[in-house]
Amino acid sequence: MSDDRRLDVLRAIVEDYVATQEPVGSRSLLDRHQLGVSPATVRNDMAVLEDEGYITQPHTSAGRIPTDRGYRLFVDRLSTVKALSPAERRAIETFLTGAVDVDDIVQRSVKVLAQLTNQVAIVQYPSLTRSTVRHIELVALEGSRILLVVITSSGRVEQRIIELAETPTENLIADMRSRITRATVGERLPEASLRLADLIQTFETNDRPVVTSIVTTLTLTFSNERSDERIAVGGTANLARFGSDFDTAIKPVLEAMEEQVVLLKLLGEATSGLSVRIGSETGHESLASTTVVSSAYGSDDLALATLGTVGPTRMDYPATMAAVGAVARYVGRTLADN
Amino acid sequence: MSDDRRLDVLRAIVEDYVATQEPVGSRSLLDRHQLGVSPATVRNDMAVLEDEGYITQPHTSAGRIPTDRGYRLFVDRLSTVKALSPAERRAIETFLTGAVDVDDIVQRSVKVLAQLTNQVAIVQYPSLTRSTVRHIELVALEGSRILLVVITSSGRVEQRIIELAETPTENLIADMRSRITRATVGERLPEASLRLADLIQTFETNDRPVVTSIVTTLTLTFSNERSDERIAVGGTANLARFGSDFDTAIKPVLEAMEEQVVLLKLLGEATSGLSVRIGSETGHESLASTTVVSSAYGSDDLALATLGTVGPTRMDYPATMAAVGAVARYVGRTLADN
DNA sequence: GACTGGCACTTGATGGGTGAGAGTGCCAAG
DNA sequence: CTTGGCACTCTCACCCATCAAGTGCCAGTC
Repeated sequence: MSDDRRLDVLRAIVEDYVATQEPVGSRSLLDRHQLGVSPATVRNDMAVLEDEGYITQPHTSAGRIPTDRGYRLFVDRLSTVKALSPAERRAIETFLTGAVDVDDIVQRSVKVLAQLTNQVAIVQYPSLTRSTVRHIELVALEGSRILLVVITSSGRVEQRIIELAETPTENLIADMRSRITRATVGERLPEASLRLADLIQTFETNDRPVVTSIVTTLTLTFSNERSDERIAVGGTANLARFGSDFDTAIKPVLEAMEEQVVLLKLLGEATSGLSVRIGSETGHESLASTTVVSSAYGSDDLALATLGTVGPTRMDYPATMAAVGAVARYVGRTLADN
Repeated sequence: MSDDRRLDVLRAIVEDYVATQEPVGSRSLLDRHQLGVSPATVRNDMAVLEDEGYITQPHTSAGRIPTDRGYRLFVDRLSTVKALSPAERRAIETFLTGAVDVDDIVQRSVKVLAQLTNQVAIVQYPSLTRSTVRHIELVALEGSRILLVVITSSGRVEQRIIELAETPTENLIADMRSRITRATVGERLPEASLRLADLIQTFETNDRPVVTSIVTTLTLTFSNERSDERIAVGGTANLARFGSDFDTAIKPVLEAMEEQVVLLKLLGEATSGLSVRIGSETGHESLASTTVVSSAYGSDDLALATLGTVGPTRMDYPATMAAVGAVARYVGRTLADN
């Protein structure tokens, strides 16, 4: 019984602190929430919550603020998912439907996510490794150069220009094109790479150097880490809300935003559902007062990549989670239509 | 004579203020620079400089700070270009030579420029409109889809997939390919667009719908504003050096960084040489305490695009200008080799 | 046993007062 | 034209007293 009320108190503290950004005391808490008890009782509850590590005091005679653990409990058990307003839904929808290609979709979703949440938004480009090969093209350019084009199921088009030692015949090119197509189209990229390795042996010894050179480039393209790791970032101006201390609150985030590797780890191994990593849970000391909300997106059963927001631990969790989830759904749908 | 010394005083003020970030008074100025005169004399000079609008006082009994006008004079007449150290040169060179394609070059130069200057670096992707058409390819995909590939002299590869109403014959595709190639290869993009417009009439009436559809897409690609306007930004963590006041010093810059249109205007109509826009000269009220140093880059006679840095007006002008100039040169050279 | 009112105590924030330090402007003399 | 001297003006850091908000705890009440 009293246990229930203690949780109510914790919820109230989180909500108030998020709203006011100031430590909340027993009295001011009762001004905003009618719990039907006296300040003294609330104080007792607070003492217990502090013992259990859910809240803490900046200094002896101040109100309480939630700890990471407190936010965690709030997210897991105390918050009800806040539905987006119809206006917000419409905003996402209209904003995304205007997109002309994959890059455009990603850039637009970063923008809409940043605006919706008032936080820093990051969106990973649809991953190549999880999508399949849709089309492969070889085109002879002037000299002994060859243009290689790969189109994947996610709609991404990758191209490479290969400088060959010798100029291949038209026939050889056509031959390579059809055999490579047969071996790879429809396959996931990692599998396609495997198939390619076997392919070289099936060509005449004479042709091997050219084939090898092309297959190597193709394999590189398939396992290309650079395009696989591309990430779009937006809403950095919202960093203003993170706090006033530049060096501890803002600079670390800006630095992280420039390090793709860090960003990818942050977006991380989000499963199908929504992932929330609060403060120390991010695994980065410098992001101690930062929360990452992320979600995988994709079509139906296939997770393509991840998107999310980075904000202060003191954020509006229900709203942020709703926004991230909604954008992930819409992006997945839009990509599928594409 | 005394006019010369007054300029020396101004130079000393700029240098000291840039180094210490604090208003510089007559005494502390003489501690660092031996001008061979007394503080009182310096004070008189300062009074004159202030009358002429080159320096100003934050408050009555404080030292002087350079005004935008003061910096301008310093840049125009008082600063000697600081040569980069051999180590810095090597850094640029090794960093850029590892690049594999145009996108990579741009991303690397942003990084190197940001590190070199400790400021925010921005690099515009090589412009399509100023480069020429090098190769055009049409490839039939499954169904009635066609892959269109354009390669420009700057090394950029653009591709579009076109969904046609009807499936064109192999012959028609080959025909279109050769005629389009003849009409456009070697031309600047705007001229190529003009040539295309005339081309449609030369095809059979039956083929017109297909041809029109392809030519339209091609024209769109040529005048594509999106890829034309792409910009890479880096070193935002260096914003820490801009000042302590987030709202007036940092937020405006972050906001500008997200608005491509603003960025492009800032990089602006830099001619072949180095352009320095100080404070109000940027034309943006919110960037009043910000200086943009930019330079066009390109191969030989052809300016391809612009790059530069954004920093506080209180910056080390000689070093920044040297770095921007050097990176621009190296990038131009690297692109030309490509 | 749980809740409440009351009370003493702690602590950061606020505002006025003061002295030191840095700097200026100006004047009269060299 | 330059210089030394001097009176004057600010800001900044510091101290101190006061205030408001909040806590913890205890004794009393339902």
